[in-house]
Amino acid sequence: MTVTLADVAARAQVSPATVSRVLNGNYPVAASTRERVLRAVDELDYVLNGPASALAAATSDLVGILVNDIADPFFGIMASAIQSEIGGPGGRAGGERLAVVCNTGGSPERELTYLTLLQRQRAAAVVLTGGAVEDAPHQAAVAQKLRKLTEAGTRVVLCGRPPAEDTGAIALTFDNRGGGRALTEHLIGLGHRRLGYIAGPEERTTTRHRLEGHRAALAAAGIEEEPGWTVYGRYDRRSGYEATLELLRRDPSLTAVVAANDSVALGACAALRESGLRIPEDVSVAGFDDLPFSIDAVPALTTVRLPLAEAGARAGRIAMGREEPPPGGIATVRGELMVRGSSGGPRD
Amino acid sequence: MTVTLADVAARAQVSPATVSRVLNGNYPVAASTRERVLRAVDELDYVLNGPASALAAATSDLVGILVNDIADPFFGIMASAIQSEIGGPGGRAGGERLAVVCNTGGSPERELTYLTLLQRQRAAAVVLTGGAVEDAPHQAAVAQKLRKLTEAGTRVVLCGRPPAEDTGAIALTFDNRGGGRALTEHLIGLGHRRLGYIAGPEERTTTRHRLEGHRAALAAAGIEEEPGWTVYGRYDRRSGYEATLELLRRDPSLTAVVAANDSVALGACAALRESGLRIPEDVSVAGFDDLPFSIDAVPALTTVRLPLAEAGARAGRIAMGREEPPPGGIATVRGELMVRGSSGGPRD
DNA sequence: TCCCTCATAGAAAGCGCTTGCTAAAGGGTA
DNA sequence: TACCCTTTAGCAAGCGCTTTCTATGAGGGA
Repeated sequence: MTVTLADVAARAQVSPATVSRVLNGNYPVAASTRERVLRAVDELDYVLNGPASALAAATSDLVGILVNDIADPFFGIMASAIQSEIGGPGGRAGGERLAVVCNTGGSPERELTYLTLLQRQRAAAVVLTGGAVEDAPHQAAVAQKLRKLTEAGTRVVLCGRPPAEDTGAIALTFDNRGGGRALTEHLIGLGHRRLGYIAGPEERTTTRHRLEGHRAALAAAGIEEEPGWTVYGRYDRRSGYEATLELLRRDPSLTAVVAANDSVALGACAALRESGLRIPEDVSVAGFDDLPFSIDAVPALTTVRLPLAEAGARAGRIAMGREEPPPGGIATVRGELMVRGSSGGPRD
Repeated sequence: MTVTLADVAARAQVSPATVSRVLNGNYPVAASTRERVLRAVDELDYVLNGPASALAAATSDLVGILVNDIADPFFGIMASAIQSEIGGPGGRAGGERLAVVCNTGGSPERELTYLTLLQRQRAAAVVLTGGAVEDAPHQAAVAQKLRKLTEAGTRVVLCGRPPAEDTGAIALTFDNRGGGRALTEHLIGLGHRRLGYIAGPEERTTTRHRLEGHRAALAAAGIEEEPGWTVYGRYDRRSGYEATLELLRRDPSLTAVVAANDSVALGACAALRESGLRIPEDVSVAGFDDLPFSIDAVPALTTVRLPLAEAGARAGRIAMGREEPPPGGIATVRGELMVRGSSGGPRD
């Protein structure tokens, strides 16, 4: 039916072993022989049987990239950078690596499922992006799975995710705490004393770290956070919209709203505007991530730029063994404060 | 080293064949035996060897989703919908299917490479999204590859992409022509007679179809398009920004700018605003796709909503054989005109 | 001239799973 | 009791590749 190695071998009048070696390029083959084999491959339009190859070699060309939400450019940008470092020539069998992204939808169960599936496929490497869920049993389950993977020779890299102890995984963490702190310090520097905070889902590490940074800035400035100044939500626009209305209801005297990320900030802007408040004259707004669209907001969003593409590219290279892992297997990637039109001095 | 089927069989005191059957659930096994086997699987923490399984069964649990740009929510939204229909239980070997997305970056070569890689992996199905490139040799190469895939039993579905003749692929096409026409008709209905158009990359079918719709509307209204009213660019914000400045230079009397998509429209808005023009009082702007952020533009964008998630979900179900393919293997999905603040009557 | 080395190619033994076929048991019927 | 189904399980032959080990031939040094 389909063309096999043996067919190619027969046509090129060599043994299957030789064809395999030509394809893999990991063994000396005379130039004339190689040419004959390649011609046969071409003429027969031969396509390697991946599963067979992976079975025999006990490893595959697959590399998995896990993301929380593929529809969110935050992950898209990272995934794109990772994939472009990982894909391309360099796989076994004269081929390319198959870099694929898997969408967990933020669900711990699906995350674990994908990990198992990739393990089953004998993936060469796995890159996990996005904050982890702070659920002890799940954390443990993931950690165990990661350990299994690294033990089996799969390289595991965490990108924008806290380190996983004792798993052999390399971690590139974002300094969410520092970024959150810088943002709030900037607002305090402008004179704000009454700041609302719209957090992400309570169980995510990213949420907690950004909030901790915010609170550290408040504490450092001697500002006591009033109850009700923090609302938890999701990382999307709608959540920002609703949370802002709630914040306004709880305390109309707030002069600034800090959002968990840019989408949330955009929702906040919409809610403020509908409530008849001007940005930044009446209320300042700040986001996080600096996704492409945040510069198009009117006014443009003050936010923290995370080097998503750079971090992703680095993670990809590490996963491929093309870059030394950071010392200790852990590196922290810092963000950069981007001050734009959405933040200004408080009213009065 | 790693646990194999045979180990499980030994532990459960049955033959490997029985274990395989329990796992695949495609052959009668006594309840007591099944239970014993499952217990052994659990105790040994057995993970099926995917490649071995795929080799023996001549098919895998892999399903590929090709996208042009994973960082663009247009594709992210579709991919997410496709993946959530495809992933989940239903694979062979008591497992889940591995739905993965591959980022071609819009490059025809990478598209072909991914197709080959998926073919090599003996993927169960492939879904291609996004407009095709109108390059004859490449079209032919892709068509041939798709034919090979369908002949080998891989289901191929095109989502938001023109049909590929004689390839056995099912196509769910977006009515870009109709959407483009509706949009321009709306603007003409408001009184506009001088409309600029910012197109996408010239070689993409999507670009051509949207532009054709625009021109059909002009023609129907008896408006003769002046040279210089159309600028080609890319599907991103920056391109929209630059193209708009160019349009303004060429003809400052334009009263409306129609953009190839929402990102481009946002760039156009920025350029207009920087040029001191108000939207929509001085110039109306329209986008395409209705991505989530387009409602946050100020003013909110008039655009054509494409049912990305619905189409993606349907494509996913068809790829899984859970929904009948449309008659003739081709279906057209229409968009819906969303009139919002960015369009209004012309100045004067 | 002989032997040894180096370069290249082949033989064959798996890799871990699936599945067609066969076998064994249990139960109903004549 | 003999016979034949039906149900359940095992045997064993691959699936198409990789890779170790072995074989062969051509040079080159002694």
